[in-house]
Amino acid sequence: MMADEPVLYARRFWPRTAVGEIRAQYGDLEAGENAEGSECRVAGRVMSRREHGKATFITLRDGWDDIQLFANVNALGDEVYREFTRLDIGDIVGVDGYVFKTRRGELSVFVEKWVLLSKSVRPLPEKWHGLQDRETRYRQRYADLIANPEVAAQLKTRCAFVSAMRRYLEGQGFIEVETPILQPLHGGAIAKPFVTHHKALDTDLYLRIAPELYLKRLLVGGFDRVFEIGKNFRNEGISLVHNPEFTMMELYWAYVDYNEIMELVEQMIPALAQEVLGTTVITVDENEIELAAPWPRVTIDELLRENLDLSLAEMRANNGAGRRALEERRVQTEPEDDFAALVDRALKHLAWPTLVSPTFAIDYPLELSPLAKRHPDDPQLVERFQPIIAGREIGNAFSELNDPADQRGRFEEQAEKKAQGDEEAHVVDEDYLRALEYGMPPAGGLGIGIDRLVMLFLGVDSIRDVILFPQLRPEEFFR
RNA sequence: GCGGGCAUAGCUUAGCUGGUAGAGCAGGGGACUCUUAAUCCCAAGGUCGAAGGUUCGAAUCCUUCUGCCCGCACCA
Repeated sequence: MMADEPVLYARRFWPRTAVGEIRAQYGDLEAGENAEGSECRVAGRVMSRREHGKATFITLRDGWDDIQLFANVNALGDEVYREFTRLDIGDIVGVDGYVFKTRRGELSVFVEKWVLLSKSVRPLPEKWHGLQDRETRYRQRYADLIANPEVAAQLKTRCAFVSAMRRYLEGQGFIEVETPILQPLHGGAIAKPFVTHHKALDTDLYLRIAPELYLKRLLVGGFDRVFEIGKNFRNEGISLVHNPEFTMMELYWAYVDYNEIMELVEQMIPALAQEVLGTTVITVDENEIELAAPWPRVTIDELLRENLDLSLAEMRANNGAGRRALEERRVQTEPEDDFAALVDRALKHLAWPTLVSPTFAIDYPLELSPLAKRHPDDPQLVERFQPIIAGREIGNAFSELNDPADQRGRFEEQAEKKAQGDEEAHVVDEDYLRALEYGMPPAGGLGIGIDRLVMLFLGVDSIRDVILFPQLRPEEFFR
């Protein structure tokens, strides 16, 4: 390299002072005042530049904190000052200087020395309107994060939320584990899986649709409070509320049933809101919603009676009556809908919209829940609940089925459905049954869709706004 | 998967019933030593998403394709 060739990409600039610290330390400086002993080095991205001949202002962004740089020809000399004015918006620079406040009261760093740390050779989106184009925002999230600080703030809140949940659960004695994402059978949920192939084993593997069956194997193995926060993968449509990979928290707690899980949920959710948002009141669709416990419990049977004028037993006994009741309320049904599908439609389209404040919908029909324990009062029901907030399901939980014979029967019913062409039905997992045969302690389990809960907390409509890199069709140059 | 909408410069956009594209910011040159959407002057930047078609003439009308957005279906 030639000796006088400018360095466009430097190696290090350390130690440095975070702009946040400078703001905290010198925020209350008087306008026009220089801070004594405030020699510092700051670094960040040039966001804007205001040049006034022999003096220049630059807005520097260090992470998510902005600070103004002031440079003039007196301090730097003609040559160095001239180079400084040639900085482009987007460049990353390091500065040595001291802190002062301008006559207009803007906290600033007076530039005594500066160095280019990284050259930006591609123009940044416009400063005033930011980056608006949705496609560019999602495809080039890096540019979105620079141009739209409020987007960065939202995504950061998501990170804070996950972190808070992890700490909360650890505080309750739960151990975080990691279970296979590549699974030889896809279980724990009803969904279409992604399939891949392992060359050395010469076998197809599925990306997990849920970690459930592995976590319950851990219950058998003696982990009596476990959780996992991780990605699930479902090969289904993409929408405002669906991304092919999404983040779930699942936990399993031995020696309790769904009652204790409900208590955990109604305590944890407001606690997380308090920590991350600073309040237990969220605003969704212009409704103010108080998250604090207690949350009312209402049975599926009651919900159907209220919204469909049919009991669960009546719907089970008479498919046609359920179908008619739905159609009368302008809920579309499909000819192949069985009892389970009709109940599901009634809940989604009629019952949930009435549940704005947090509510536990409890006691589901057996047919919807092949992994849940039967209800002691009614063998046609299972001890299952879903927490509903603002009409949205934010999780799913039940007393875990630990009777291997019952579980085998339920798997076989699912296998029957599969044989009849239902490609999403559950498969028989012989290893899981073997684990249950060793004896699984009674336990409650819970799954919470992190993305959707964060959407609720932030009051955003699109799942893409809470996922750093949402799935899109690949760009030309990838295909 | 089906239906509707959108696609103009790096970014944000104007362009009406068809007459051959205009601006702001960014970038280039110049002036200016406390500005903060700095200001002022100058110059440059567009195969109007792609391919066909209609027309003397298409950013504009039609067809197909691609991508995104929004509904619906499936699902969390």
